[in-house]
Amino acid sequence: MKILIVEDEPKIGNYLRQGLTEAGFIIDLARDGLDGLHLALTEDYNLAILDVMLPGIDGWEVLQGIRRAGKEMPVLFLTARDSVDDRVKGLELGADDYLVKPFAFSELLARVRTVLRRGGMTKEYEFLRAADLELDLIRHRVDRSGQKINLTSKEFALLELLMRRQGEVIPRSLIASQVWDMNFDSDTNVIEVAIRRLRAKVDDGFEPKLIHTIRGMGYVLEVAE
Amino acid sequence: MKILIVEDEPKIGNYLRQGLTEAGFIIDLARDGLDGLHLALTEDYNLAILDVMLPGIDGWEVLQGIRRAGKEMPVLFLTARDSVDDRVKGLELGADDYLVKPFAFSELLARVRTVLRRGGMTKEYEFLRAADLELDLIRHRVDRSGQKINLTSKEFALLELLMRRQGEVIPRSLIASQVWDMNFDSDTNVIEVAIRRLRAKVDDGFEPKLIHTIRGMGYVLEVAE
DNA sequence: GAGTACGCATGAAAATTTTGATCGTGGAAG
DNA sequence: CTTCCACGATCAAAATTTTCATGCGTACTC
Repeated sequence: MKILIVEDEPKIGNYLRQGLTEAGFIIDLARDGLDGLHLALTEDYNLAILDVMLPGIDGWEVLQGIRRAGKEMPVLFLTARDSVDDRVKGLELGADDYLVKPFAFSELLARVRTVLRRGGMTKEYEFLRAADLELDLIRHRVDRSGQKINLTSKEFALLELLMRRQGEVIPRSLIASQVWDMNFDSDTNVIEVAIRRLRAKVDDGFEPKLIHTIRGMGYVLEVAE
Repeated sequence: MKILIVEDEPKIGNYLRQGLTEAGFIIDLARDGLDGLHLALTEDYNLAILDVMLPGIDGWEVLQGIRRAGKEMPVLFLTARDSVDDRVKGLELGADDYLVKPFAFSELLARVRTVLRRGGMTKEYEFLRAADLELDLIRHRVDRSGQKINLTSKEFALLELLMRRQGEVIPRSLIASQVWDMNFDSDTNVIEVAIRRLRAKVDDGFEPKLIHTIRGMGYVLEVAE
């Protein structure tokens, strides 16, 4: 599997190259948009990872150049912290996924693998919904009945887990491993507290209640029957 | 590679089995000490993972039984949160490493691989030292000139990184990826702040200073020449 | 049917981590 | 030798997460 990385910051570029090489990919690294586009058009890649901010021509232009030349390889964007619009724009221009800096390397690897597996079939432009609750995975934004809800990262991760598997009872052990990356430790109640905070933001003052406790098992998110 | 897990809590047991199976190991899982010991003596394993707290006979007794029977396989202990003495006892009885619950699965996997690679040659009973600073990796405890220093987990992780590679300049990008599991993001100064806090605890009021800034590069921990 | 134990809920305090603003300083440029 | 600037240092405040003590309700026991 051959991957093209276009990234001007040497630190990030080298880091990505090293990590992905270790993961068994063949990497070409371009330091600016022009080089990147040139490589993209002359070589064959299974995936391109483009930084949006590049000297010379930016990531979008590279993407457009690639598409204009009829190249169909999937493209993954790296965008800066808060530039939500960049992400949307990127996806509209035909990127397949995006990643917000700073990101965990494991996260990048997961995305890379997903995109490669799909072979560029589905875009990662996703919403999750339950009743009047809507979770925007791209903007990392949540609202209920049109009201914006601010969640911290742990809260978001927890809600995302519950939403992705709506109607299923999520055991506490799964929550612990997914959201905290740790095994269950009986003498802490972080999960309960986190659920409490989440309920306060997501369920308090709204109907129907969405987060339900299943005694001895875990939690479910569903519109109760 | 065949691994024996002896763990009574079904959640943890299943979680471990699943995770390690996915990582390509063959797993046998025993639910109590007697079963575990029996399996350990009748089958051949490359590694045993023992919970200390077990119904019937506990982890230590299982270990002793294994050693008495002349089995040399490496043993990794799972111990409860604060029972430091358990860890020390385990290592003294001939365990090869230990892991404190709750732990990240990635952590377990790393330890498993290390222990298997070493093939039970070296015990993980480690201290790191620099001048009069001593870092006890087992007890997760630090002192300087005999005075106990309390570090938070991030602080500890940062100091451990610097200590493990004493004298080397650790680039910020490496710190970011090791301690925060994230790529470098130029508009945050978490690293500087963390270094500050660490210095306040480890260097302020002591001589010689151990943590040095290398402009444009990163940080080194060393006894200055 | 009362007693009781367990699992979860809750609120508040404590601990930790991150952000944001401002200050200092070494080293390059002139 | 000065000036300037980028890089870090530092401090305080804000945000987030964890801990701890206590309360409540359900289900099980007798």
